[in-house]
Amino acid sequence: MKRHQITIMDIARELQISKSTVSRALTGHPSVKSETRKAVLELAHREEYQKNLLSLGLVKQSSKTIGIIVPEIIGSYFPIAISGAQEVAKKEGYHLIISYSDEDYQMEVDNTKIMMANRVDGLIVSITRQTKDFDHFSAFKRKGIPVVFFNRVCDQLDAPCVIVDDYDGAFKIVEHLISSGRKRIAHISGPDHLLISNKRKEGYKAALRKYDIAHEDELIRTSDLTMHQIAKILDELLSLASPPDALFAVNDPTAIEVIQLLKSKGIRIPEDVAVAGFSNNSMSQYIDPPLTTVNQPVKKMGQVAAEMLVQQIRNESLAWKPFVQVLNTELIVRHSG
Amino acid sequence: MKRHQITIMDIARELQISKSTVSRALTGHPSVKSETRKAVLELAHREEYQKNLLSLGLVKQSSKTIGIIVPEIIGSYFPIAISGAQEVAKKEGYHLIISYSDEDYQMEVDNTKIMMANRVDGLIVSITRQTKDFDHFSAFKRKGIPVVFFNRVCDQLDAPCVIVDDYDGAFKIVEHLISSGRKRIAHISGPDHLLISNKRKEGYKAALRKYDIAHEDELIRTSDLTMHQIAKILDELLSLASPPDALFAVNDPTAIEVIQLLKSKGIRIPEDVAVAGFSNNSMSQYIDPPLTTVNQPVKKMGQVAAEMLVQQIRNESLAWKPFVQVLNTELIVRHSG
DNA sequence: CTGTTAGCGCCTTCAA
DNA sequence: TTGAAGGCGCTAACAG
Repeated sequence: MKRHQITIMDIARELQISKSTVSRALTGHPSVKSETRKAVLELAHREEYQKNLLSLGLVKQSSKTIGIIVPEIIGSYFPIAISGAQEVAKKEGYHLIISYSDEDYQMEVDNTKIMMANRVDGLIVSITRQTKDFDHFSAFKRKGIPVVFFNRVCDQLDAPCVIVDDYDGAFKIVEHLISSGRKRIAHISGPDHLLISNKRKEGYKAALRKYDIAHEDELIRTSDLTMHQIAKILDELLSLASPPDALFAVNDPTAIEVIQLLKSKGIRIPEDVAVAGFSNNSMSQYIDPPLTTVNQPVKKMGQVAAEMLVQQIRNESLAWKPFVQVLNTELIVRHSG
Repeated sequence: MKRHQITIMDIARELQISKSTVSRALTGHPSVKSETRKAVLELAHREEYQKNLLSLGLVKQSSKTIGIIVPEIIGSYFPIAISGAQEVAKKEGYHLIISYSDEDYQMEVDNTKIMMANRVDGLIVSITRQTKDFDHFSAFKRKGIPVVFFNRVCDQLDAPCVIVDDYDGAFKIVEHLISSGRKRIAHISGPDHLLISNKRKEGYKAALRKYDIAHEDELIRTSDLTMHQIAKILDELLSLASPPDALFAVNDPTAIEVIQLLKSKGIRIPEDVAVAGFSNNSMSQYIDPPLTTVNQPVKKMGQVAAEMLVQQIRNESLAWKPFVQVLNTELIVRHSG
């Protein structure tokens, strides 16, 4: 059974011509007698010849592959971003190696190594929540391999990246809550070392400031976003002397978790407490009540990241030149707040 | 800036020893003087040496890579299956190249070609809804490259595959509807050429039969599962002389769509019409009312598929031997039915 | 314990 | 229009 894959050599032998001629015919080089070319192409097709991309990569010193590393592959965010990246990668003649780190720092490091070992021409990355050390990425810089970060980016490396305006998105949603009459707006924030958590928190504070509402520390809670912690934080918030009348969570899954918990306690949304999230997950429109949130142009982010990367691959003087692409968010008002 | 990646040759030159010795030290071969080995390892580490997997694959005739092709990457099903496959692939020393066909036949064909060109050691596949011709897969068979299908499998190829017991799952959920007093249970089925649609439809019919309920053709509707068609079918069903009091949809997204439509018409669920789905998507528990459905061991499917594939890669006599792994489903009763 | 040689499949000079 | 030779980075076989 076990048969080998056909090679150029095989075709050459079969047709009694030199390997170079076969190669030329296959790569569409003009200087090949047309009948020779026809014979080669015909045989290649019949035998289902497939160029060996491994050896091609070896000799061309370019695998025509771009790697993408995401912290998670479940949920509605990253798959969509990936599909955006996939789209442009394909159009530009690259294919994607997708890998995910499962929010685990060590796995992220391993993944970068694998990508490097596979000689990807470039890398698109969204880091894990754990990642605080970026040496595995600077290794790419040292070797001149371009990397583009998106969504979760690292500030210490000033690499090219594409992000949404988290500050502005948070500002808009808090402003909305205020304008619908909320006075005590609590905020559940993400880990402090994540840029996007901070940006959103800043946007939140800025909105309060604009409307002369003093921000109170007891209403701002930092969380690792585990269900357990969210429940704990929510309980603390509710048992405050003067509990919040609105709650802005750093992302939709957290907001959804909050809604479930609130409902189970018999607290009405949005009458008693308004709830808002961030990122417009696919679930958000189906939950009851539908979640007010901020929409991100997720697919676009993937596309832009891939476009930037391809540019850098083609023109190495662009690689690792700090360049931040900021995309806009859009407020989506539903019934939860 | 642009610096080359370090090679074995480089460190051989640097250390004034032969390439083979370096190679041996790097691959942990015993017969290397320990101080030589130390020197090599130390230098390799310092210079961030990464074996070139392209050339390794070339010489070993195995890329240590397994490809996975799924019809879509958005939604909760495939990402979870992928994570399962990823897990065991990694454990077994393989890495995954993930690609998705976006439910497009031609893209699936292209993807298989790319996989083959990249010399994957094996392939895990779930086909698109469009796929009716399987020659791009038999090409793998001809070349002796193992393929394992999962979820959406092809019956014409009798290849190894892992599926859930769709028949039994549908049977269980319809039986549940009957035992809760429903008499006229409609079914929205998927495309007829998809095995899983048929299996579920058969399970549905069998359950009716068991309880001596005649199945009526007007209650069974085949659909391409576009939102538009679902709405149309639902309208027809509702305007029947004697409309259904329960509706079993071939999958959760369809059931969720139905719930939204029903609610918008002011029809109460489950009082007026019970709704049930299949596959327990992540949204299903959040929708109002929470969806009664059948849970599939999705992650397990990914794991099992990968395990079967690795086995076949290791022992080529197993490759393409028809072997069907059937996993069990679990009834999940929520409020919708 | 170490070095030499050959070759994986392909492309790219250079020469005919 | 074609062929021969060399090399991409690595391992394997065969000597020392």
